[in-house]
Amino acid sequence: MSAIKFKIEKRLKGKLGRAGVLETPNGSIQTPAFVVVGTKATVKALTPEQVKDLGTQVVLANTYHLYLQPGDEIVAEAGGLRKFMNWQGPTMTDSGGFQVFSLGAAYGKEISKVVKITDPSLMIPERFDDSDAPCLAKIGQDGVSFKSHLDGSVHYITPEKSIQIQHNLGADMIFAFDECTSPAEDIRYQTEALDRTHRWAKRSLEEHIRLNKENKIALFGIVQGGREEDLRKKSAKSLSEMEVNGEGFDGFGIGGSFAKEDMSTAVKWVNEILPEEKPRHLLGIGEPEDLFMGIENGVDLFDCVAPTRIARNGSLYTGIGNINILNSKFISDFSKIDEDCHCYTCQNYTRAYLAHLFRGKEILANTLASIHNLYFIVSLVKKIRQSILDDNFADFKTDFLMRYK
RNA sequence: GCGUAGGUGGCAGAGCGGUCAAUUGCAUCAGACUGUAAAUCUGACGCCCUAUGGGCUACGGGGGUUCAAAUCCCUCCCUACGCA
Repeated sequence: MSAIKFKIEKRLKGKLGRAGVLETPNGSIQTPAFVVVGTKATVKALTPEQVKDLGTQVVLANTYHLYLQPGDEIVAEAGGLRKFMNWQGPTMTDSGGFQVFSLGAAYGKEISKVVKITDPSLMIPERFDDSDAPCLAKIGQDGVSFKSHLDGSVHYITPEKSIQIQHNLGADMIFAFDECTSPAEDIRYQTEALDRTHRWAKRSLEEHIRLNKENKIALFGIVQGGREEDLRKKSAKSLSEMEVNGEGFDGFGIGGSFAKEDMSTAVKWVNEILPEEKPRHLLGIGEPEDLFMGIENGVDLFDCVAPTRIARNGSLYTGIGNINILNSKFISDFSKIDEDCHCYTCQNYTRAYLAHLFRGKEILANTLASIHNLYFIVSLVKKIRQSILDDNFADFKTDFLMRYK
């Protein structure tokens, strides 16, 4: 018996895509949906009311960050993540698995969630010994030791610990503790890491079942396997079949660092295997073209820091491509950011005003830009969903991408 | 008028004989950002060119010393403070 219920309403003909509804203990989510990232129990620069008003259905916070600050016990004492941050709708938490990567293998390097395949530093044929390379996360026998980026203190996070923290945070949907690998790793390491992630998934599931007496929380397992077809498929299969006391995962995350070119095939490999009746979350992906790609290939949920992060840096989505509002040409441009946008920012402010706020380093710049970018992405996913329901996904995709590119 | 301290690239402010077209910060101009170490990071920033090199003009104006001056000397102009 799962804490969530997922119902598919319509499928995309000849593809893996689908539109559905995901019911959680704290509200339902129309899928596909974009999950807004609020790592430290706040969507940066926005109040929960603003987050809600721009159309957000669900928010994702982070285990590692909240464990370090203010501490998961504080959040539990506050009554859980929802109460603590005053978010009325459904919530998710990531397990800290991404920090194994971002603070470990990717620390101080030009490697990120999506990498450019042309980067020669990533074309390392075999794993070289960089165990002395400075980083804040080291993988140990049965967990990961993190050196806090806040105060240098060392914390050992095991799958059990991650699940315990997540239960304290109390989101509706949580993730198994995994290892997001660097695409620079060779197949030997990817295989080893995948085995580890699977062992950790099992332990996450065991701990989750032990703690989930009230059945209020759903656990998602995370598929890894780098860019290797065999590993991806193996991962999807073993997570699908993984059970503890007759209970399996309530949904699945698709993790990893991708080259743009590899992403769609990897997602497809995985989603052809994962059980249809359970939701799939493509972790950390969310540029417009990726959303079409993911949805078409059977993804139900996305989360991504891009809309808010690039917003804070002055990049704004428009139907005909992104603009950098700091460019001098916008200083006296009194048009809307995007003529076709119905967000609060576009209804009330001009490019010139945003340009002024950014140049003046005014706090409101971040707020208005974040509202716009999130609205743009959240609405885009909603429109894609509608296009599935209306049987015109392909046309909508072509039209959108032609203008956007 | 006298005394003192100063006048350096858009601004602030280093440099005080060669390695200086000039540290650094800001501003400016671009770029990057995909489970947030991120209101962050990177690059450019006198002019010109056959451009990982070369040429020209530059540290208030003018003159000088020196192989060599933003740096030393003289003089003029200007600014701030103090005293008349």
